[in-house]
Amino acid sequence: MSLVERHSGIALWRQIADQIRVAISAGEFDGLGMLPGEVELAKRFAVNRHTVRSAIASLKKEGVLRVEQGRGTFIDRRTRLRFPVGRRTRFTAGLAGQTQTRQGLLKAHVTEPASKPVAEALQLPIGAPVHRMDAISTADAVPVSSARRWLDAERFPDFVDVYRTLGSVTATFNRFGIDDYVRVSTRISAHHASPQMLDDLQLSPGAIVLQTEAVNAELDGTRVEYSKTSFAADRVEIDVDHSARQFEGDE
Amino acid sequence: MSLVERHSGIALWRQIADQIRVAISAGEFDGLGMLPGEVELAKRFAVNRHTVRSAIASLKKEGVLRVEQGRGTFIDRRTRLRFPVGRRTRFTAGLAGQTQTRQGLLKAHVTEPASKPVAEALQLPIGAPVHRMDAISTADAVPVSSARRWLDAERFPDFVDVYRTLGSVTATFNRFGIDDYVRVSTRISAHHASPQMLDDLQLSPGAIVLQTEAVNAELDGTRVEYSKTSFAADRVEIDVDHSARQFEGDE
DNA sequence: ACATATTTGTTCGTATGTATC
DNA sequence: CGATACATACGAACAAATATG
Repeated sequence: MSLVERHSGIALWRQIADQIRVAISAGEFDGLGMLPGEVELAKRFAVNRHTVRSAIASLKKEGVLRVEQGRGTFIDRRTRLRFPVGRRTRFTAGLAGQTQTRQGLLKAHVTEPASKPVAEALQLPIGAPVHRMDAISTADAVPVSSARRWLDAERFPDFVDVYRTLGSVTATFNRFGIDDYVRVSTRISAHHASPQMLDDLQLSPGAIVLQTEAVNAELDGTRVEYSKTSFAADRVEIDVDHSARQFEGDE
Repeated sequence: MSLVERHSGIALWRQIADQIRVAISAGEFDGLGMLPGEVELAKRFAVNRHTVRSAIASLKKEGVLRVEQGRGTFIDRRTRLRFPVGRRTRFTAGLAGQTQTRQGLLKAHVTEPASKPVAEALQLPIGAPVHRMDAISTADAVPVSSARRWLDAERFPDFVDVYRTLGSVTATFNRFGIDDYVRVSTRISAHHASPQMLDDLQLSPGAIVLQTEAVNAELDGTRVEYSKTSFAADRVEIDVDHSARQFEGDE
């Protein structure tokens, strides 16, 4: 096992950048707050010093590192946002206290016939009209997630309009007579970001997205929402709450 | 937003391979069971046909695609293993029925003083002796996860020996008088694989790992195990169970 | 059996990017 | 900052296998 692999389709400088990023998030350089010198890094990865410099340059551009001439390379530690997932998860409430500013931007919405997976998740017949809403969520001016959610269009005819005035999914559900709903299932996977995601979340190629696929339902089991959310993996982690009783507050 | 980005440190053929992999797992080619022709793909990604062929070659090597001269490129659909996470998650039981053969390999084990994060998770003083066990789990001859777990060495003095004869964590806990334990917390994140992980899980550079950090405790809240598991993201997805009562069986 | 279109497989040459020394 | 080696990407042409009528 060597530290870097050639002919893998990934330039050495990028492999090294990825590894430095992992090492930082693993807390490897916590004691010093800075990286070892370029020559030492070059020795450690068994590459030329120029290659290390390319890696550092890209991390600098990403905002992970800050280089000071003659002093060294410092870590601009960016802790990950912690996004809780549980039976009573509410998006906004979950991020409360972790960020200064938070913003949701409704990018697009259409009413369309339900595809097979959407119909199954919402327990509707295939082809039934559903609202699809695409939204990007931003914390402290950095995009953190891109969500696509579907709802029964017949049951929630003007959901989008109400949502636009209230700015909250939970509040909008309340308007439609749903005072409580719970998470039925959450499926989590990780992928390389698609070009669309790279654009939406302002990532660079090779970046990772954490994807959650979730179904929310009323207490009697009636499905109300199906959503697919992609998080920028280097900005977010997911915290699963297993406690039997969960009251995390509300949005 | 273009489909592929040049000069990003990631070879075009690899970006395209990543995108084809995502498209397959999104079910984009489900109807036909095969990919469009090389020329069409080349047009779609705005690259030379050779570049598409390189991407296909790497996916072929991964076992994702199967190519037949004169006929086309077919999908060897490999659905992801679904790994359930819940209050009563047991590793082996969760994968039951999804694979033909399953194997756990204890790679290494040491007794060491607890580091700060380990001590906090197990609610022990920093520096207290803990067992650390590294194991790799394989399904149908393909490695799916690499786990590192820590336990209180004073409470479970010869845990490793017992584990080796029983081959099951749950059964070993039973021997130590613990007939039931529950998942207290699970933290999920995604990263580029470290060189160690690339080696353990037989991945190629740029690959993604889904990492879970979990704490198990007895019913009275006493911590018994802290684990950090890395899953090969392209082989596994995580399914969060939110139901209030969970009895998923036992290992 | 045959001709044709389609699809993958191979071989040139050339230009540019990456990495080392 | 060169000089060198090799990987990456493109373009064009041709070969081999398959499908169709």
